[in-house]
Amino acid sequence: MISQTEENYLKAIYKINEREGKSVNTNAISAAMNTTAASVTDMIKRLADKDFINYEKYRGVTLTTEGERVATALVRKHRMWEVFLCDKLGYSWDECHDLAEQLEHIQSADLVDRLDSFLGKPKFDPHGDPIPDREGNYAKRQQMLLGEMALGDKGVMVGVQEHSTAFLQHLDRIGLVLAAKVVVLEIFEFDKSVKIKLNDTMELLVSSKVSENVFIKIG
Amino acid sequence: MISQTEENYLKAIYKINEREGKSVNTNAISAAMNTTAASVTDMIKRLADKDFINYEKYRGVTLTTEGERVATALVRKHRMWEVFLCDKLGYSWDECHDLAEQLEHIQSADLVDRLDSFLGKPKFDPHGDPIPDREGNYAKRQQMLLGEMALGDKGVMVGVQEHSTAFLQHLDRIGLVLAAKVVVLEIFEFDKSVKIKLNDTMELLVSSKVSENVFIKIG
DNA sequence: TATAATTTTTAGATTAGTCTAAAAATATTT
DNA sequence: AAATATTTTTAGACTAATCTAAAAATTATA
Repeated sequence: MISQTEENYLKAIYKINEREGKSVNTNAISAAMNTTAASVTDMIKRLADKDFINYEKYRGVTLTTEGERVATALVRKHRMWEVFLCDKLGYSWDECHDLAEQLEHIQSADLVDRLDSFLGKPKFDPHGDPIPDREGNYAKRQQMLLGEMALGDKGVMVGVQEHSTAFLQHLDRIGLVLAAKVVVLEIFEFDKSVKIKLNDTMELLVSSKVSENVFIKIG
Repeated sequence: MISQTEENYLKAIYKINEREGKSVNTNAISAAMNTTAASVTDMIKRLADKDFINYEKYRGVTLTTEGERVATALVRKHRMWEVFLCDKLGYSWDECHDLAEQLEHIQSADLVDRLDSFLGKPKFDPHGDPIPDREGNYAKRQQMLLGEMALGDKGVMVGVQEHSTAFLQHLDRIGLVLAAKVVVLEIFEFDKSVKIKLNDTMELLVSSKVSENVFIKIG
């Protein structure tokens, strides 16, 4: 058996590794989990004993094949539940995350697959994040950050890097939501802010905080 | 905050009191929770400290108003999720119970109410058990056990008293499912078995184990 | 390459939930 | 009502997950 806490650590390690692309260190995990470094050391020993991670003292950790299987299964369940909450129950994209954090821990051999069929085999969650298949595979998105686009580039808003409620509510307020059309009009090197045309109608100046956390699919 | 374990104890106490109708004793709780009497004593002290139950040493416990509110909220969530699992995801009535045991612990101010609307405000779960409203009220069913019916009585199968997977699967196998029409043809005092006419078509002899655990709505 | 700074681990506690074994209280039987 | 049986509680211990404070290892700096 694996506890909810153990699952959350594996997911955190998976996400940090996805972002940084190397062996994950203790402090990064404690920051992600909001615990102390000492708690992380205790937990990674346990996870190593259970063969979910490879661990060398002072050298950080990597997921084993089994650890990665658990982590991607959690991501699949999380994103699937988010689709359910938004599409079927009318939650907004900033509300569904916290509920999905709970629902992803429901233990069942086939609940997520039934949900998949019921929801029409969705490929992306409401934030534009891809949903892994049963084997844990998913296509990395063909996209770039708004802040990395060049002058005149056009595209469509497909997702976010930062998932905090505050950030998502801000995006709602300024109208930069999923599927919005974006053209880069001007880039201000001074503070990395970007002026864009939104949905062919209005002009909008967005801060670096926004441009560095919003994914655009070019084309 | 209340833990999942604490919630399960409150639900157990609620259900035992519903059945027995008096102050609930330690051994009954330990039997229901599959723990030892010592563990129960520890836990009821905690629950009494938190004002979920009234507790007098050696005298058993009763739920406080707040404890009853928590318990009926759990019952509401449990039965609502069962409707979702059966109606929307195609689970059978014997499969949905265990999953609902997990789902009932999801913490959310309004998830159950949104589910309620999404499912069309159901009044009963797939086993025929009534779903409490937001205030925890629900009509006791107008029904009796098959084993208590008289010769010639007619009615419709509306629920079960025993919820074990084995029992529900047995009912499926013999065709005595929710909404089946029932007429009492013969009662064998010797072993309390009952011969019934099922759905106006076939005759069926059911054991006392079945007749004493199946609810029929007369009429 | 020593020294300083940072990161990680160890040591020792704490809380929730559980257990077994024994003691205490209550209930039943003779 | 005394003896016996049953139920309940206490005492003491264990595991999972967490913490603070201090020690050890690694990395950066002078």
